[in-house]
Amino acid sequence: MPRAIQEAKSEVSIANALEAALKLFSSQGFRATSMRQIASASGLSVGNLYHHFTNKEAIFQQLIEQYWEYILDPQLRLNTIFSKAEFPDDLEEMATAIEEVVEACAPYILLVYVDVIEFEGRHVRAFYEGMADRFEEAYGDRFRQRRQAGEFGDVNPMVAVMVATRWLFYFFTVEKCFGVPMHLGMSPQKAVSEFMKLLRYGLEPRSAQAAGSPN
Amino acid sequence: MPRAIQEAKSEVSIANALEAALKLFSSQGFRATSMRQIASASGLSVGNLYHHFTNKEAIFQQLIEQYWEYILDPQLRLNTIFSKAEFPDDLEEMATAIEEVVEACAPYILLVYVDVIEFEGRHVRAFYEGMADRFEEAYGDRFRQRRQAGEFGDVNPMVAVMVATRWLFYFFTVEKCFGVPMHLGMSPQKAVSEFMKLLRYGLEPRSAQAAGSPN
DNA sequence: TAAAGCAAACTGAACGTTCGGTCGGTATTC
DNA sequence: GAATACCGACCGAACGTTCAGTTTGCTTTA
Repeated sequence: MPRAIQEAKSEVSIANALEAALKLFSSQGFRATSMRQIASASGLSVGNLYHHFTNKEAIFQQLIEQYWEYILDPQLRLNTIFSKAEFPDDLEEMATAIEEVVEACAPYILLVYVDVIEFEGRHVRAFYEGMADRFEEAYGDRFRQRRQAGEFGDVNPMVAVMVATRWLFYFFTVEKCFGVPMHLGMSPQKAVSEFMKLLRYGLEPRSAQAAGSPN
Repeated sequence: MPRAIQEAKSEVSIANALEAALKLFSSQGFRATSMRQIASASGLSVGNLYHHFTNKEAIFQQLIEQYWEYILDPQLRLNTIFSKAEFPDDLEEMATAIEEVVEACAPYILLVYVDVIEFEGRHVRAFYEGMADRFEEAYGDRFRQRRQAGEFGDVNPMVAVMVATRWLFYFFTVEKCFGVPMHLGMSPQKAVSEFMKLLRYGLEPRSAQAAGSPN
């Protein structure tokens, strides 16, 4: 067997282990998941697991890094939306892109909560601390331009884009990861579209000539 | 010792155990916390712990019930605000009342996440499933009246009050429980006041005669 | 081409420790 | 003396981790 294939073989083992560990950590927590569970779920032996990973926490660490890479990938649809900086015109696209991410990453998102509880957020702290800066980088200049052009009212668009993003993440996380669908008492589509209307027009009623037909 | 005092004595033991368990569960998770840790942190013996609680999960269960009682107490300031149904005029009061609750309940809130991870949300599901109904009960009639009186624009005020409440809870939870202060890149006061402005006026600029002075 | 060599992949029994939970017993109070 | 509060030694099971040893498959040597 050529060397490349042998390498591929062990990479498959590692991938299997990570996949099994993700499923177990996200549904039971870190401490509640044993190396034997990971081993038998991934078809590896306990010894082999320790051949590929220095210890249990190293597996957890690698999973967090996988998530980080996925979420910061410039190719990710959500990131292409951010980079265009067309907020809030692209709110609908943002919402479906975030739903997509939450759907695709559901177990990884739960891992974040596992980290907060069992490791005091040690593995994810940096990610959240850097969030505001990443938004500043994506939107800062454009927003300052557009604000000078009178495009926004009193409202700070930077806060708005962060609120919108985090709210949508939170909403879909509760719906899809926490197992509480319809927690606002309506379908996700309805909830999201009402949320976007709220973001755009606000609660204070507008004068007659404002956009949008009353219903 | 009179009966009342003896009862009080064992109640103190139970309270100590619950307090210690809360601290441990919320900072390490359920499985990662041992009965011996709870025992030594509360000054009880392992045997005594099992005298007062049938098993470890029963301790967890009681803590969740404590939280539930606290949060649904009609005397709680946040609930007096809800019962007045003056949203969104009382947004500022709501924000500080929610900050108060999060501050007071920080460990209990983390317990919710522990439950989601380690018990599939078994102990808290009912609470979140009933949330929309509780808002309907508090705000339904008043909002329908006020809407007919033209007090709201296109925006659904029921969605707005739930978004506002959940957002503020989420925001303060990340700030105070997850250990990521200033995660929106600004002080909590600034973030909350910008959020409220966003809720009230929306992103779309208003015509000249609209309330609020431009800055 | 066949044998020898070798490093990586892999195995599973075993280690010391800790776990949740039990139980026989003592101290205290009525 | 009955009942409650409490203690801590104890149980079997499971834990994370180790390790001596086997298998595998490519490379080097003859």
